[in-house]
Amino acid sequence: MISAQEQLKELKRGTHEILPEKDFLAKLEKSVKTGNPLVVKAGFDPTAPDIHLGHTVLIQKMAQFQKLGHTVVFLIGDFTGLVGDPSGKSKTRPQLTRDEVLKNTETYKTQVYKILDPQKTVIRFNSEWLEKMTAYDFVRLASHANVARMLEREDFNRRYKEGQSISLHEFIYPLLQAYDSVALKADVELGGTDQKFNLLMGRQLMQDYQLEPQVCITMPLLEGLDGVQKMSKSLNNYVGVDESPDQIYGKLLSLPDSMMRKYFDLLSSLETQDIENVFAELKAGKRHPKAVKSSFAKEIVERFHSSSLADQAEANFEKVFAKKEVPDEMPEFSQSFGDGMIWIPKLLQDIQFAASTSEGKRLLSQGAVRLDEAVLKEEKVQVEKDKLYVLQCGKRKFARIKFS
RNA sequence: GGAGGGGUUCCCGAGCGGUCAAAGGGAUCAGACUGUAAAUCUGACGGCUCUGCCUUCGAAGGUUCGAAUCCUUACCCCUCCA
Repeated sequence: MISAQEQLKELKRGTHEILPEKDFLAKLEKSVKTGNPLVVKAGFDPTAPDIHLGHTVLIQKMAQFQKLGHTVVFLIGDFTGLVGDPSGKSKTRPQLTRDEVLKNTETYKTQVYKILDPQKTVIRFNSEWLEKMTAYDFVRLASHANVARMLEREDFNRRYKEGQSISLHEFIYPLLQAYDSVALKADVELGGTDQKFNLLMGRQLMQDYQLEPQVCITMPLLEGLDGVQKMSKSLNNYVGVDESPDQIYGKLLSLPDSMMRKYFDLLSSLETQDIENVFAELKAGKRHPKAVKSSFAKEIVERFHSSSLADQAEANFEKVFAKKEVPDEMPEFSQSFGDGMIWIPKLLQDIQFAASTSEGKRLLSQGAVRLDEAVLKEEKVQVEKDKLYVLQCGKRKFARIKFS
């Protein structure tokens, strides 16, 4: 087993805060000395499991712990999911039904095993212990928290001052999450920066329960492909783990150079030293930024698909964008032949390359549309029956079209 | 309770009776350049088989030949005073 100092260096990479760092080092030292792994807990709220790379930052950190031999507990907040985490929300969250929670849980499991080692991952549900609590247990638990402290929390505070409602169950949420740490005797809890309050609550509650308090590690939010706003589906700057190899590869290659280091730190499985070497070489001009980005993109594609598909994605990319050739695979459409005169704007709209025929006309006039590699300028085109055409719109939209 | 300011196309924001599908910026899209990076330049940016027509300027009514612009009614936001 590697030394506590080395582990700390590795685990510290990309973190936002370690609270408190010296306790963390002490725990690592103890673990090295006794040979007992640390219990590392991360809770997941089974709300909407549309997982993108931003969500995997945390999971990646868990994988790091796992690699170092620690025990990772993937805690599914099935019970707390019924309650709804108030963190960062200005409105009361809707509560999920039991069925929704279970369904989302399954989605989670299939996704995270692409990153975590299933053999070494402990999956737990907090309903295991929370559901067994009696009213008596619960009131006792509640006596460990007080309203003034809850109101110190910024989001509650703001809502309170603004006279917006705060439901009692939202007050209870952090307490339940904290109790999870007690139940698991967690050594470390991981969470996003917005989880800081909840994590610290766990620390405090563990002390009340005569346990060695957990160390809280927060991970920063990952900015999306625009490099500015946080990654989210609604801003359309995300890379979904379910996306095709070509999409993942292409999207990651369009990442601004300035974001490369952060993406490496938060998402790469390489060791810290290796990452530092890569960037040192980059700085010295020994490596081309595109090559570095490409190797990163391949690593991610490999993680969610396979290494052969990663190579293929790279090859496709080079073919289409560097050599400006047509890709091997593209969606196929068949259209009605009619009298053989095709009105292109309508065609573009039909296959969703343009939102409207007006937009289609604009694209046409800007020279964005190609049919069999020749730029189209005319709105109406004569086509042959049953022949396969390649229609290109802009740099990245391709389709094979047959008129019959 | 009192005094003001405001709701404009994805976002910010100008327009304050005709020349307004509505300045400018951002975002976006397309073209050039390139490493589908950044920066830069150019163009487009409501819909419609389109020299025209239709729908849009928070909502509903009204005045007018003509309204995003004027009037009325509620509605919603913000700032200041109590």
